Amino acid sequence: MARPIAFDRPKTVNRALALFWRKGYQAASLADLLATMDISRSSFYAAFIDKRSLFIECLDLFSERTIELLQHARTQMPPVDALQNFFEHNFIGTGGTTAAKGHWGCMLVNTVLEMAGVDDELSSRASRHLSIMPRVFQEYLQDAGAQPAQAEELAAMLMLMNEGIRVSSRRRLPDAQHLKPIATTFRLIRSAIALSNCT
Amino acid sequence: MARPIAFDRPKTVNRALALFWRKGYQAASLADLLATMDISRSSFYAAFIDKRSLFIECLDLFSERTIELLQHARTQMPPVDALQNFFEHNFIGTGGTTAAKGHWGCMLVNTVLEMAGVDDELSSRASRHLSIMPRVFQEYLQDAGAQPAQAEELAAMLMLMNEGIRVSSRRRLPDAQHLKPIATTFRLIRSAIALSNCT
DNA sequence: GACATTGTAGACTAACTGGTACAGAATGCA
DNA sequence: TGCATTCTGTACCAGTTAGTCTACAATGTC
Repeated sequence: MARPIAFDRPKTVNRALALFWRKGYQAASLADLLATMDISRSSFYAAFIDKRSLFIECLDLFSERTIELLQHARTQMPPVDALQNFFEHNFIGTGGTTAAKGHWGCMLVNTVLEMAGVDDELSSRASRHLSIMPRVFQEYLQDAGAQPAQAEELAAMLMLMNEGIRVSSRRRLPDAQHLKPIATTFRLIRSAIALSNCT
Repeated sequence: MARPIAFDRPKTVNRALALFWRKGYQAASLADLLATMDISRSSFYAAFIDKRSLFIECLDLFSERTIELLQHARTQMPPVDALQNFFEHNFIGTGGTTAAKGHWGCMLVNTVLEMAGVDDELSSRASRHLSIMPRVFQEYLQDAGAQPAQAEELAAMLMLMNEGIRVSSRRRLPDAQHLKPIATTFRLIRSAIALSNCT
């Protein structure tokens, strides 16, 4: 049998990331992972130490990409639009997999819930990654003219919204049920900022 | 050895509910369950058929109690206060266990995320239970003077907030980080209702 | 062609999974 | 006391879990 070329690590990690994102840590069995990543057991352990280590690598990667996505939007449009865009188009690419349509929610949120009370180290690692986001939200809101105190307040609220959307997007509801409340929220936010600036 | 009296079913189910709520479906092993419920293997299977059936029973029970909690608040205070109270004190009793301090989030939300892509029947059952809530929210908002269309819109937004809070409450953040954005949200909601009524 | 390096296939293990079977203990009724 | 019923403790099962080990195949260098 022709020996496969030494596998492409980033590509393989991306596949694992997609599986963990979709099924969670526990339900992604080693057999699942090996099939999805298309490598052998021995290559797996040689390259990634063990399942948990690989998961952590994927988690960190996911976080990094999510922040990048948020920052990328900022370069393309005004700050509040960038935020709304981030809420409305919540999926990140996983290097070719077309399946990531937002129906998998956010891997960080998924992990916080799945691992809380099971593996607190994983849960709090995901939580720590999440903590970056409201800081970015606040920055954008200030760019949009909100005072620091108000921006902080609204950012915290937006963060709860964000977490809620990631839950909601796993429920396979009609798209309108996600998009409408997002629009409502941003309408309120825009008017709150406008109101506080004209008094 | 003295033979234990035939066990108290509701009490036993409550214990299982607490375990499933805290650890999720997969991580609650049969050994865990038996120890927590303090019954033998044979009694378990005789009384509950299997793990999955018991989980469904707990899920349904949790949903029922959550709705009751929401409705109870409504009998004690004005509608919007009742909603805010529900968001701020999100834990339901499990018959004596003092551990339920809200740090376990909402079992329905937990289940939606954990089982999506793993056991879609369980995930969508939890999702279906969740669908009751925004209807109740809308009712209360209308009671508070919002027009039906606005009430529906705000209820959908509140539902996302609700899901977000259940995520956030599993992150062991300082209490203020939950309470402040809730206050912010309800301030916006109250002013939105007031504003639309005086024009 | 010889050889070290690098990576792979797959058998294997020990622990654990949910679930079943069965022997026997505690009870109610006669 | 004797017996049927009900319930429970535990041995057991097949299947799966994550992880290890070994024998070997493909490559580059000399």
